Amino acid sequence: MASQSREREGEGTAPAHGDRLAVLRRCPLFAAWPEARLADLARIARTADYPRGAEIFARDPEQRDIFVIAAGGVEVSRGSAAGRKFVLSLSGPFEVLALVRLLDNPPIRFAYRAHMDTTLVHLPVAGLRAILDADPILWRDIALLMCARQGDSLRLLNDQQLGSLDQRMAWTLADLARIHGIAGEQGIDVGLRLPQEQLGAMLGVTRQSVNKLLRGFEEAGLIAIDYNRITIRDPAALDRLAAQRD
Amino acid sequence: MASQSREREGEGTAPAHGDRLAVLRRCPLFAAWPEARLADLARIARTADYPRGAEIFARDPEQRDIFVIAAGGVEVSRGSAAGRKFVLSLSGPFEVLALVRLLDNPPIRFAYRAHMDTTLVHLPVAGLRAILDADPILWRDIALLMCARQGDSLRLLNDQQLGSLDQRMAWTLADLARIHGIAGEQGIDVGLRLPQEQLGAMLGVTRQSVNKLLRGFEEAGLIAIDYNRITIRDPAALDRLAAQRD
DNA sequence: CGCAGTCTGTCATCGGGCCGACAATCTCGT
DNA sequence: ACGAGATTGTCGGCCCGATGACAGACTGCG
Repeated sequence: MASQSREREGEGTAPAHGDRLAVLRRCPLFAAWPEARLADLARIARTADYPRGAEIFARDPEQRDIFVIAAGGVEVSRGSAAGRKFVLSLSGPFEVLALVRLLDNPPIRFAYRAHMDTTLVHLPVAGLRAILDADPILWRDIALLMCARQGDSLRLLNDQQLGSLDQRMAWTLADLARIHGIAGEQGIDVGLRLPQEQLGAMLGVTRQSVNKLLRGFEEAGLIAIDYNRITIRDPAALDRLAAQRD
Repeated sequence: MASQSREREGEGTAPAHGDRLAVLRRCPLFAAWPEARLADLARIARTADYPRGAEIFARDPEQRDIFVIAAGGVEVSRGSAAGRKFVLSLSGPFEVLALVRLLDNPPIRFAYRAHMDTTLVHLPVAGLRAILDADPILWRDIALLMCARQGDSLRLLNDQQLGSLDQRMAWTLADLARIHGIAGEQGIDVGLRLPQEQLGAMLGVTRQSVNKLLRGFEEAGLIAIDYNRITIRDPAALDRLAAQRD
């Protein structure tokens, strides 16, 4: 059961118009947009803080917002009646999420949870669509981004079907490191509290299998494990393993 | 190995400008576009025929075309080095495929094969982009379509992870029937030559498993099997089984 | 009409990953 | 600093689906 953590939504510490603008500017999606449009976005945007573990749309799952991660991280997942969980991704700062909510009725609804203390910039769909329709060439950027996302999903699907477990693990770790990682002395630190259970939910296997697999990686010198934390010791070898896709 | 069937690309039987226009008009994606834009599309479009089994981009995998199925069916798949194959979908008439090729470098490249004798309308990406940029509100339709496609992929991914094999089978059959099915006296005929091997490649299991599963469905009265052909006897029950998703 | 090639039906065996269980270890709030 | 709760490490038994093999059925081409 999701702990009903108290979430403090509304104005953050000092989320002035300018702060929101700064966040939007750092999103790849909006980076090339004209200044005036960014200002429009910032005008309709609302900032909200979520403590670790909070559901993003807890108040109203129907809420038609897309959002940008200003700081923190968001877990995109879906639960099953049988109590199992599928984690689609762990997204990091400046990623734009929930874009499928541009649709009136998305085919499937994922849950968004703050994976650590997180600040989001919400963009109500209605307002966003108005801005896009007023300067419709901007729709192009949305379209191309969705193409890229679709490509990512298809690759994931392909890996699930054809890849071995080691490969998927290697790929997943490399991916997480790319998003959240911090390069350090000993290698790249996957900058997350990453319970093996959660890794399992990303790979579609149980905690126990993840444990054995991870232990194998450690013995092979690919990674170092410090309780919750994983450091990638040999990124090249990991990539080589992951790239044996196809 | 795919039989190197001789493919007759170029002008089809009588693919006049008007024919191409008629096909485009029946695509949900283009249905609402203004007449003049459809004419523009028809002008850059090229029709090509492919015999059953032919690779669509055999001559040049880099070819930057998206295409519409005018008649027939296309298998979207990806092979693995180990000789296994993952079939993403079996698409039917008036579906627009390969939209990810709008990107300069798509993250993953699937293979497209004519699953039966097929006629396609090709739209070169360069020309399409020119048309879209000239009337950029059309990009909106592309963006929303990609959102929908993304939703479909995510649902598939979710089912792969959380669904039982029966559920995925039921879902897949219902889906195929929706695209290719012909309602008949005895139920809905899934209008395809559907080797169990291919079904397996969609579900990520072997031929043998598919066989047992299908046989179980038949005993339960859900479907009837006539060698290659499957007829859905009890669509409601099948949907009920498939809907136990989540 | 007959034959080559494809597809189905079925079995025995094998193995990877699941399940349930339990002790040890780590974290965090108070 | 301490205790509750979360996370890890590990084991044995079990089951589903993979594998390999083979006979029989069907189709389509010549």
